[in-house]
Amino acid sequence: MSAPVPLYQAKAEFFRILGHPVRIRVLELLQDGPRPVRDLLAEIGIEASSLSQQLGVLRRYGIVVSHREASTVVYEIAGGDIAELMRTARRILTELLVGQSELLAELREAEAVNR
Amino acid sequence: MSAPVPLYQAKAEFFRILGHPVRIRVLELLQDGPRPVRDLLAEIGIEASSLSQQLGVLRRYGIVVSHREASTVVYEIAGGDIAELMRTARRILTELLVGQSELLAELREAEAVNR
DNA sequence: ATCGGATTTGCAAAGTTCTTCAAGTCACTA
DNA sequence: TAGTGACTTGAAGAACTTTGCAAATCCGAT
Repeated sequence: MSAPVPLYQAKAEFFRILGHPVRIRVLELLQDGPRPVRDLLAEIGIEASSLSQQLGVLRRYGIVVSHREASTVVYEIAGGDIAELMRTARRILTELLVGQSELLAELREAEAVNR
Repeated sequence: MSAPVPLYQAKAEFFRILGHPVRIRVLELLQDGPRPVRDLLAEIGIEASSLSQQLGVLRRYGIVVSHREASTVVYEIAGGDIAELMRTARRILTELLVGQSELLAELREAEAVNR
């Protein structure tokens, strides 16, 4: 058996993979079900090869899977666990960031007053 | 007002910050309450300056806050929202990774059979 | 004042990740 | 079977991050 990867390292890796704007957008688009690359490309609006590179990253880490359907390739989130994780992460993060931006707004006001 | 950072970008950034083994460990240690740097250092076992750099990253992004207490510096997770987020992320991620390692184990067996 | 422990900062070297361009594959159709 | 559209892959350079050393800072004790 290979040395077990420490859990904290696996977690860090997972977060790191999520930590890229294109990858996050892809995952959010796949949230609602499988989508052909063509769609993702249209929504995200970057070079095909860049998107493909990022899809490759998600694929290699087992976060999404793809299959060919005639001449197009369709991606979807791999396994139910991951979909669940993504939903929760999304919810929490959205709350968090809304909270933070309120905080930031307050800070900005405070600053303005002190100027 | 400055241009609003798109939400997906803020999310990506947040995940990216979490995506480092030392930073994850720090956050998990702070889960149970404030801790002096000395403690973190002892638990994590890396160079003081490396730890300090990573604490700096967490600090700059407002994920932790620190204050001096006599000659030691104490860190803690900033704000209730972040603590909650961390707990949930932790729970989900742990489940996910356990699931994944089971999956990996199955894949390894399947491979062994096909050799 | 000076020292010593605790922590942070500045900085260069090493390592990693991103982006792009060019070339490659695959499946469909003419 | 040559051509085309839809993707993927390889590779190189740019951009970014991490690491560790040395110097700086801060505080309490001498």
